Amino acid sequence: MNLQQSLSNHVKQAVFAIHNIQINTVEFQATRKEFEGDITVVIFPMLRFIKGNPVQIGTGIGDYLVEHVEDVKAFNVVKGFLNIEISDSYYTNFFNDIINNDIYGFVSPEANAKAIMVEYSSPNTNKPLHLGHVRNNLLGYSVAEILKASGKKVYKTQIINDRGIHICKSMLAWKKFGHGETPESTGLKGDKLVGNYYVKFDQEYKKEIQDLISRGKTEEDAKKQAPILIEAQNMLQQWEAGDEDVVTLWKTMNGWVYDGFDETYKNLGVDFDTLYYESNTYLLGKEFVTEGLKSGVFYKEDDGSVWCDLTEDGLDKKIVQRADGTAVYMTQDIGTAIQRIKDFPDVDGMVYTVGNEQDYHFQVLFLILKKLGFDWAQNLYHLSYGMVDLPSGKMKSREGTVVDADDLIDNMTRTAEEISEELGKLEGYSNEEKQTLYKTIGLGALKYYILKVDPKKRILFDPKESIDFQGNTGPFIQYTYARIQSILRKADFDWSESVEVSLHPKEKELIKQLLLFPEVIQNAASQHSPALIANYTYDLVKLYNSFFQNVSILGADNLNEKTFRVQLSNKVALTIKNAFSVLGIQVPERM
RNA sequence: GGGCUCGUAGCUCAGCUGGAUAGAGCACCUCCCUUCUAAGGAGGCGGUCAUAGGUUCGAAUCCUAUCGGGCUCACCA
Repeated sequence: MNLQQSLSNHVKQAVFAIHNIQINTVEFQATRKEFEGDITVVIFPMLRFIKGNPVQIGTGIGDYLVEHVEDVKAFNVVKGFLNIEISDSYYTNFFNDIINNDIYGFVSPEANAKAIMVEYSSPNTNKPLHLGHVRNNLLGYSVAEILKASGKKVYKTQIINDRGIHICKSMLAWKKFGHGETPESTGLKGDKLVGNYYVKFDQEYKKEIQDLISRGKTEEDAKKQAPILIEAQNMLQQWEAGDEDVVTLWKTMNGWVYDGFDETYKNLGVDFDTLYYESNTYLLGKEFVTEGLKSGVFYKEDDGSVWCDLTEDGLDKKIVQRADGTAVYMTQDIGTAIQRIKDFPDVDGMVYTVGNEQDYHFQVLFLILKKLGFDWAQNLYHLSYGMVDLPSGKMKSREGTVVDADDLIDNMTRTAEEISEELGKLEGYSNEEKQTLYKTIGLGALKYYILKVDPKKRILFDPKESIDFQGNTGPFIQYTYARIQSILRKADFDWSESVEVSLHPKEKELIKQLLLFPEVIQNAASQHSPALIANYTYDLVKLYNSFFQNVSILGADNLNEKTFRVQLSNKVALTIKNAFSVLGIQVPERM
């Protein structure tokens, strides 16, 4: 039982003993630092049950607590706030309890626990990953790791949009203009090569439109009649009909793209347990459309298209299958969801990491799945995130204002190198060690910058500011970790034994912060928010730095103090490491 | 127009289920490196929490309206 629960019971007992009244909840908060004390009981809510002056009530409860609870050392009452002072021994005992628990704050999953599937990334196979995908990947990966740390079993997955007209466009352009180029022959990453042909298609398409317009067509007609577009549409039909040549080319070019993506994922440090392809799941979706028609969840229009009427739920009508019988986006997502549960029977919930422009889509999808009667449909969560803006404005792929993921990673690494070189702290390092470190720092900066912001908010990504190594940044936290490692290397005495000390105020603050870690993990998991962990870690680091600067660690007055301070430093470092591991950020031993 | 969402310091962001005098970092100004990594620390400046009402002992937080930004209302994915 933690301190707050125990105090809560005692406060209830106190109220009962003094006023003969039962209360069921007690409100606590951390005492603000301008007041004496550690934990504050708010008296105001009790006034509904107890008539009287809040100060008197608070004083009564305080007296009772001091007398009956060992850990309560003293108290004071300010207005309606009862500030309780907790004895040092409570904190030192707590600290000694967790000192050998390297994963303090993490919960291991139970053997037969239900699993959650976390979907993220989900790219199209016609162009390389960009900054928007980076936010998606970092969020999805981190939320998956946070859920694991909170005691859930997790499967990471993505849905690959390998089907449709977009990939045919790249294929066609490659066929017409590619002269048989391959990633090997050009030295380009596969996704980049294919992406180039997607751009090439668009250029040719625009040319043809202009051409048609100059020959007297309206713009609307020209867009529909451009020969290259018609050719692409034919190709899509051939693909759906299983034409051997088209399917072979499709497989080859998708293969290039997957190789390219894998490289980016590896650099970004994200991974997947299982993959899904739209080309495999849309048929299952169609089966369930038929199913839903039978059960009356869907209905058929005169033209043969199938719809779901959600007007009673305050939404619109939504199409789930075209008049010609082909699948739409919604059909595929229905199929994919059902397929996943078939493949992984222990899954009873899913998290979809997809941008907020699809909020409505997921609202509808979840509702339809509920209507189809799946019980796991109660546990679906759309991890919706805001767009990534640049100082120059919105990212637009057609205008070339996107930030490419690989370029971004390279840039961050190089900037980390420049700054480190300038500071010149890395003497005696091999080149290889330096390169690894630059990447750790550069990626740490990028990841932290993106993850510290509440997912649902838009981010203004300023490349200059993101690589700032001061203040609330990844490198600042990494630096603190590295500095602690340096202390541990120099502490060449036995600091594994627990010791008795009286706490320095800075030490007490640090222990209080450490005490919060398990709660932060749980909150982050239930709110699907890495930002909570990022900001917690920053607070911890700030407290430590203040401690570091104001309290001598290795030069402490006696061995007990020295030992305790080294232990505390070690625990702070471990907590930083654990917190960063769920954010997917690495931590350097030296920097 | 309907729906959803965001609006907190000059800038980038915290502020958990309503609680005490709204917090950090950047930028600007003062100090602190013969002492464990100065990528640091101590302090100062900076706010009508978009606006107006309401709910209550108490509101940045909840409700309503208004203003402003974004997204969405496709037989695209």
